[in-house]
Amino acid sequence: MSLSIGQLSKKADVPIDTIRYYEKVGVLDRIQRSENNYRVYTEQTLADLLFIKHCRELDISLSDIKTLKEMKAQPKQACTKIDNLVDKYLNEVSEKIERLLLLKESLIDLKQHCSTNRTVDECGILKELQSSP
Amino acid sequence: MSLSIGQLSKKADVPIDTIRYYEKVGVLDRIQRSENNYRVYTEQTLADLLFIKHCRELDISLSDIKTLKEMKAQPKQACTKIDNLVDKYLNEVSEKIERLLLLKESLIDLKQHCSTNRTVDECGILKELQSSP
DNA sequence: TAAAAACCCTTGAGTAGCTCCAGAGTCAAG
DNA sequence: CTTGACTCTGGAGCTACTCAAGGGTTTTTA
Repeated sequence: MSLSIGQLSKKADVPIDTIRYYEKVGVLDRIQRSENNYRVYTEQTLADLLFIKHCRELDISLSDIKTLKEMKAQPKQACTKIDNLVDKYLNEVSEKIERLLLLKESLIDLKQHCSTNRTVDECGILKELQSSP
Repeated sequence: MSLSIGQLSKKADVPIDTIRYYEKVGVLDRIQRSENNYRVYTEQTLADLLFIKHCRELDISLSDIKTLKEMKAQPKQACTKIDNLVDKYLNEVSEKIERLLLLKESLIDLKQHCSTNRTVDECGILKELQSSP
């Protein structure tokens, strides 16, 4: 079973341009071409692409995905490294959440400085942004 | 009182490169130059820069900051537009937080599939990433 | 006074992860 | 035989910076 890039794109629900981009930056292996220079994929590529897609949904960077692929290629290695990578992302995500919660507070604060039917030069929001946070 | 770019940078705690960048993209006004072509700033620029800095700390995009500046220039306008802009950011931030909380769950899930002292080919994390999310 | 250190300038490239475009070739259907 | 759908490449554009090269100026120090 061989797939064209369009078919692969549909099956994986990943844009064609993105697939070509993944190949370009080396996160997806360079594969065979047909006579007319079209890319020819297999079910294996589909699996690889879905793996990448799931990683990206977890905001795992392309370079870390490459690392994961290399680890997969050396199955004798300890699982600990992968565990550490997941920990790293867990920490990052927790920090992002913290930051955003603070940000949300600030925005709510800001909103309370505004009352409608004013003109801009009376706007409390602008005044607030003007001074220190 | 006039300031060099270095002095402005220190006072506002904004990198020099960033100041020049803000000028280049038009979010900071192009200002006077001295004889030797050095940028010469005033206290007004410092205020403008701090305004930008506070906005950026709230993750307000540079193009929206431009919009805010234009609104400031037309003080007769209603404050509602600014209020809407803040609402927009509030929504975005809330959505981001939601997304990240889900992400965090997934990562914790993922972590539970791993137990140390395994080799990579037994790693539950990779298996998990391989299959559907 | 001369040299060194500390400023300042511009231009252009690099970052991440795509996304979109132009211009051209290929292929199947009507 | 032409039309439309598909594919190819290379390069630009996006955001918000950040850094480096290569050169000019000003201030400080020996």
